[in-house]
Amino acid sequence: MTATTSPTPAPGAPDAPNVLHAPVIAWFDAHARDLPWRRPDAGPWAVMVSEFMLQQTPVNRVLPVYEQWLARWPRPADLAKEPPGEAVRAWGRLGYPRRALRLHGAAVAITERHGGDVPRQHSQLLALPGIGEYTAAAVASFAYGQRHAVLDTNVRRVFARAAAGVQYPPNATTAAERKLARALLPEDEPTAARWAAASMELGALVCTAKNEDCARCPISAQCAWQRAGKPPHQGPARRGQTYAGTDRQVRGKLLAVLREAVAPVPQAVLDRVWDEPVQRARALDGLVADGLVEPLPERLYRLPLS
DNA sequence: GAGGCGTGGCC
DNA sequence: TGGCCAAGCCT
Repeated sequence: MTATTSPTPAPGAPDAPNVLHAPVIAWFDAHARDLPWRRPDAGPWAVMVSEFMLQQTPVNRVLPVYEQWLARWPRPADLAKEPPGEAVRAWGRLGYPRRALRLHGAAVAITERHGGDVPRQHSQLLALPGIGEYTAAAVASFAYGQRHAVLDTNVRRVFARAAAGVQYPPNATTAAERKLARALLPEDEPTAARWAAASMELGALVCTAKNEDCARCPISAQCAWQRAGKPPHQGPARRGQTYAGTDRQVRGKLLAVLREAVAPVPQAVLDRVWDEPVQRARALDGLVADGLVEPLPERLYRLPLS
């Protein structure tokens, strides 16, 4: 199903679309979720906020926090005026709270460097804290309708199956994947942006990691993995994310206390979240080093005011 | 490039 | 029941 299987364009005619574009986009038109960041009234800032929150966090958990965030800080400058700790507090239990700090930092940078408007250029987006290759392409594509290869875990899985014929993509994004994604990108901007959203949604709803639903897939007939009989993943399993008993868990417990507190918290109160003193101290030091927690005199701690 | 970084739901 | 998974980024 690679691009080489596309029909040869007639001489003088525009390039024929890849055989995947039309069915995937038609499926998207019929089945896309009505998510707030996809509505017409969602501007670039709303798209950007959603992308930060969706980094490793499921849609259903993002939705309520996203609504509160946009209501409170409708423009980047509104967030930039706040202490970073307020962003961490409002982040709630979305997880990976450094994202909140980075989103705040991005809002400050947008206010200072871009006149308060989310930049349009991929390179300028990439220069903002918390924005990597994926998020820069996603904002440029979804918010500004530009033509970019948007390679997230969903798209990578769809391509791994449809094009490479394997169940899962490699652990880390490869040059071959980027090349394929660029090759599959429709020529014109609006179609490319539509394709990016559609291929992602297909991976999120149908071509899922577990319990994929090939019967509802609009490209199952062209899918190399399906045609090969859906062979299971070969090789080592992906590195698991241990959590219980790790510093991460301790950090989470400490920060949960500080998020709920309206006044600086004595260390003695924080000490109650974890028995083991060495790990507890290491976790707290890590939070301070990351700028997520601000130490005060007399062993008091709070979310950062600066 | 591997490892660190939250949280909660699901099968 | 607990390992796996969820629109990554940074060092």
